Amino acid sequence: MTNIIHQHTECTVPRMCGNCVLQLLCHPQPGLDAEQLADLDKVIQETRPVKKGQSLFRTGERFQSLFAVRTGFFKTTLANSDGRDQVTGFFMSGELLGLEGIDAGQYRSDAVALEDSEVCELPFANLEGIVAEVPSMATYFYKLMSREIVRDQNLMMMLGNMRAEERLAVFLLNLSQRLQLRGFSANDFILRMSREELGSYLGLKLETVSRTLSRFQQEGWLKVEHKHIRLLQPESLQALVSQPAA
Amino acid sequence: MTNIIHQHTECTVPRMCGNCVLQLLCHPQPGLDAEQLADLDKVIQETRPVKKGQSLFRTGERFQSLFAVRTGFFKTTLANSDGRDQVTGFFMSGELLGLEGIDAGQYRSDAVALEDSEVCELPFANLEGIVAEVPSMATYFYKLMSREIVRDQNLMMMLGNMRAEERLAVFLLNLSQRLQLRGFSANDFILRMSREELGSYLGLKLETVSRTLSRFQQEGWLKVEHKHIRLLQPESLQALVSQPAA
DNA sequence: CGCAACCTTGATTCTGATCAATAAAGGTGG
DNA sequence: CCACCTTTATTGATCAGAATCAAGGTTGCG
Repeated sequence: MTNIIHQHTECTVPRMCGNCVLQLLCHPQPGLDAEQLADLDKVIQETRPVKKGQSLFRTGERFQSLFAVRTGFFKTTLANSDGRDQVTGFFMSGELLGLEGIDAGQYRSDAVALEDSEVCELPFANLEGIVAEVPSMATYFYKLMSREIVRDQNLMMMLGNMRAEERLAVFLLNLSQRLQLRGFSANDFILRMSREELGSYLGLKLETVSRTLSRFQQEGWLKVEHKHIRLLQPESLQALVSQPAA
Repeated sequence: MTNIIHQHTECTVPRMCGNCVLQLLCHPQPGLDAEQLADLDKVIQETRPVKKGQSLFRTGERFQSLFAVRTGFFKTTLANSDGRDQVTGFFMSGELLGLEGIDAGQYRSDAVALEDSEVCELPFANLEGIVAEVPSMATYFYKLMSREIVRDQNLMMMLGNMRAEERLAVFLLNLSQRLQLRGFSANDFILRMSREELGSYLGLKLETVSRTLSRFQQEGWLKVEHKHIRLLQPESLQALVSQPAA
């Protein structure tokens, strides 16, 4: 990956940045004066590669930066006192990692790459500088954080109220939509996580995930070939979700 | 409640503000100059009473303000597409409501008072003004929002991994601690919510909540008299939580 | 090629949900 | 203040969904 692609002075926005939540920082909109632009230019550091299986940060490490996924796929996991841990999210291109670290000044979860990936690093200290120069940026970040809160609360709803089939359907449809937004096929994709990781995220055991996928396949709603999923009747999955406890 | 109590120029901080997350706004610390103080003074609007059962905001209403609970007790509930809804949080004095509304400009949950309450209103537009004057305030708010993310993720862990007994134990210990921080008894308190609301929050049915409380009582760990709870052996509850799936 | 990790499927168990009945509490209006 | 009614809580019996235990198969990596 050459530097050219990430130079902020380029007029065009690189393709993988099209969905990035930090786009406004990396590729500022017209309307800012030269001085402000110069400040923005300093916000994002060099991009950084993360190999599959490596962690971007770990619980307890000092919080210094937020990270936007540039390419690849990550999971975050939260460990509790007795050693159990849970996947709290899957993150793909353009999504932001590390927000939980701001409060305590330490990351509160582990972020692990599920395939070879690249991230853009946003040192948090730079953000404070930017906000002093361009106060509207503060609101931009409040919105990003608010969106993460909404995401988490929807997940709580899923974990608290839904049955295994519904959880999996919600997950597949959500993943499908996010892939589509990034220009990938909505109905034909590769799961980047294991059944166990997926189960952990959904509050299910891996056997239940496997069985439920098989059941969906039997219904003819999708085709499972290991990690390769093809949605044949996404509307049937949608119906499952919308129905009041079928 | 007279205005005197809330005047920002008072040297002493009112008692119920002692734990408030907005304390820094209402009762600024030394080190700010006169102009900055004047700005802060405009941030918090008049306090506002909310009667038991009334809602502070509802899903879909235009987001304009954050609210800090001044006195009383609130729940927030999230409704999903098929009509089921879930309690996403309980909020007591000093805690902040409405953060999920920032992103979309609409509240995404309902906030309902579970007893006669008072809130301090923080119009979000004022916050943007403050940040322009005192940039360090932006970080202060990032931390508040980050704390909410951490809270939600811990809840996800509970909903995804814990058994009914553990969930209830975690809840009781957490409530106990928050009450103690506010100067109330840690081991003798009144539940403000019904068994159903508590169950919804914990991802359980009301019968399960009732049964589990009865079981705790049989063990001698606590005493239940309707909504009046006395913790007799909080350490036993703690042990239940810390143990790897007893 | 061989081993380890991952996935599928079956049998059984267990936790919590559901259905049901009763009791107790709290609010309302006379 | 009391009687009534509605809401809320407790407890029991049964059921269902997912966990657990177990075995066998597949993949892919070293």
